[in-house]
Amino acid sequence: MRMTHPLDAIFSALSDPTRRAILTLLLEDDMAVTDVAQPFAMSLAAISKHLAILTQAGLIVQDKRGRINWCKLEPDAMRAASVWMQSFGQFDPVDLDAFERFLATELADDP
Amino acid sequence: MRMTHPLDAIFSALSDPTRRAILTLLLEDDMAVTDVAQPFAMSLAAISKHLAILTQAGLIVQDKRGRINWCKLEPDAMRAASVWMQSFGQFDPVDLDAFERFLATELADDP
DNA sequence: CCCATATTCAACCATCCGGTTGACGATCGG
DNA sequence: CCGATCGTCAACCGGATGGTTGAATATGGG
Repeated sequence: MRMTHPLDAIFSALSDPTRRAILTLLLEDDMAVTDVAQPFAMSLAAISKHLAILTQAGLIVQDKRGRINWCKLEPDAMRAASVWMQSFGQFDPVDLDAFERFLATELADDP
Repeated sequence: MRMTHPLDAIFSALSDPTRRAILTLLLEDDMAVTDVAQPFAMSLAAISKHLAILTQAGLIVQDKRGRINWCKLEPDAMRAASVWMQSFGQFDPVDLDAFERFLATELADDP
């Protein structure tokens, strides 16, 4: 599973309207998977996959307790993305060395 | 080309590290397509496609002047996404009517 | 006018993504 | 113990995505 940069996963997770709706739902309260799925016109398995994607992006955490799997918002990941966007445009003209370093971390992949 | 919600396009565009790097490059200055492509180890056509995606998301504007196509950052789109994230978590427990309306706009698709 | 430069277009390819269905594995309640 | 409930897994499908190459289309310079 090649998802190199955390921001890849976070923005990718946020790009789906169902997943954004799920996050909004979870604002209200922690919920079981079945309850999360209830408002949506799609299968439970589909929602389960969406939740896995949100979990992998760090936007939620899932806490399996007994047979029900509690889904809970985890604001830190979103904060990371927010910081990236906030900081955008607040810097002096780009230092090319810094940009090289940035590229190294942004594009880092196969060893 | 069904990209219903603007946030879909914006977050989707931001989910690719090459495109984020392009945006960072454009922080420095407006640039021609060829110059944008220069630091990246991929074809010019690929970069051209990335720029089209960024344009469609509203994150940049392209101004074709003569034979060179100037690429310029357009901060408003990113601001929209930023606002969505910022506002996340600042509200009172969700009013279900409001959530229904939210779903209607978030999930609006085929008539 | 002609060549080089700048950029997109078109076709193609492999892979990922979002959804489905059906079977499966746990766990709870009676 | 047994059946119902909760949730994931696996296989499959159509369509999007990210890249390639090669040809095509402007436009600019000498």
